[in-house]
Amino acid sequence: MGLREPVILPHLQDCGSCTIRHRAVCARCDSDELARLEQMKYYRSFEAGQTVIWSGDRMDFVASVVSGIATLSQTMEDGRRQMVGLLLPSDFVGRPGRSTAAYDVTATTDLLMCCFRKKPFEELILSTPHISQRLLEMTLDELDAAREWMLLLGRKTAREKIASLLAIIARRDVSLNPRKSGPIVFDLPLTREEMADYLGLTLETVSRQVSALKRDGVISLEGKRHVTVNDFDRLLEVAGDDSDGGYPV
Amino acid sequence: MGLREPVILPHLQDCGSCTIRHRAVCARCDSDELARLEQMKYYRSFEAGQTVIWSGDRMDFVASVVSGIATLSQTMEDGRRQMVGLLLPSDFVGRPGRSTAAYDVTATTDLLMCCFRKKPFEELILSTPHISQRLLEMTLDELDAAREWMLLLGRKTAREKIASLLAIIARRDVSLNPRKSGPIVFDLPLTREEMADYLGLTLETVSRQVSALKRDGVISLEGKRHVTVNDFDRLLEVAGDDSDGGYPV
DNA sequence: GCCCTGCCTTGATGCAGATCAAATGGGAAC
DNA sequence: GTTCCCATTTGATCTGCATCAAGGCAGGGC
Repeated sequence: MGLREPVILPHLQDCGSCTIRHRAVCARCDSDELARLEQMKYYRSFEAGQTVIWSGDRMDFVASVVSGIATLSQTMEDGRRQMVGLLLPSDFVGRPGRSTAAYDVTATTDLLMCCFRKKPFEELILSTPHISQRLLEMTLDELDAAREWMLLLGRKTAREKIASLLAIIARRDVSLNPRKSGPIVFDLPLTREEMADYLGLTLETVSRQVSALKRDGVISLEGKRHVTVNDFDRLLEVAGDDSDGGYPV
Repeated sequence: MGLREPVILPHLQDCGSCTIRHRAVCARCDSDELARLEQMKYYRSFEAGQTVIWSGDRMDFVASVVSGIATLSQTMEDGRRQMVGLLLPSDFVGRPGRSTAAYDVTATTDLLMCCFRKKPFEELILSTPHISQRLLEMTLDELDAAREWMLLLGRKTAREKIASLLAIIARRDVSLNPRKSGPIVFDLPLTREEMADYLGLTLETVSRQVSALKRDGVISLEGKRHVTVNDFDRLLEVAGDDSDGGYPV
């Protein structure tokens, strides 16, 4: 036993996930294990708006996002909805040891996922410690993100919430496409309603606060989705974040 | 290699944690590993109200709660506070691979913790796969709890929030001290202000809504802390929970 | 007994954000 | 081009909770 040479799993090479944000199932495995993982993987694609799985449905796979964006959400009987997670490329979904989905998973954009049937994946975990160590690391990151979000949902004003969301998207965008300097520019991957469901607001309030940030010169808008962050520090300030306290996703 | 006989770790026998809610670091280890864990453990106790560690402080240990209750919270510069977690006996705190605390940890009641220095614990994890598998399971539970709480913070009314909190405490109480039937009775382990910080409310609103639930006959109060849940189903209904959708802590 | 201190309740008022409603604008189909 | 469809914006009003402000009450020290 002992540690082996670090190897990038083949599905990650194929998918390009591991390089993106170092969050995928990137373990140190021997070639047998690599081969087993490789054999059990398969792809599923979804169109924007499609539901991947409903909360409570039988879920016999785990998966990582290859491209596109998916959301995790919960809905109350009367229709109130709260998004509880955003799945970006390389993010993992599904829980070893649980047979039904705990949340609605929805494709926000066109989505490609790399799936593994749950049973053999669980067996692989048992015999391959690095995978569960990697999964633990990822899950702890998600937990931090969820707790950061609890502060936002429980204590921030609408204006702060919007600024926080924009800051997160901007920060992620910068880390994906590093720029030397100048304003950060990106397209919002979410509708106003999706933003509202994420932030615990109504879509009208989201719209108003986005307009207010624009009016105040913190951001500029071209159309409804194309955002320019004129001054990132100012945005962080409005967000009420501790200086530079990075949101860990 | 392969699986070994299941063994309860000695610190868990000592602490009684593992039996309480099956959430401690209860792995299948061989006797060498048991001995190593046993050697590195030590205890720390705190009085009610004391701070265990501040967010940002160096944290060179991980720990599990033996007895008492601790809270995890985040605070904004201007003093707004949000509790992001409740640590009950057998809950684990600390993160392998991170050197500073991410949250304020505070003893709500008198508290006894069973600690392990982080460095040797991390080494043990590397060589003992069952531990990280167990930690993964626990972390996934915590993540589910955090997401459940996001729905509460983002979308529930004050009345629903209070009922949800009472339902969680009542449910935990029942699982600790199973009763044949009749009303559920317990003492609130939190002040009104702590409840408010957990629920994203003010203490005045908490007080008013508790009084309202009492007035409506959903609960009875004796003094300020001693609660009787007259009708648990009614409480769940007020909480807006899907019928019996258990909060996974 | 006294007072003091912490925790809690209750009341009055104000406001941020929800709700209800209507108008605008841009893209796709034709 | 025109029309339709939706996402979005904007306006008017309402309301749940925060805020500000007084008490009430139980426990501990003296």
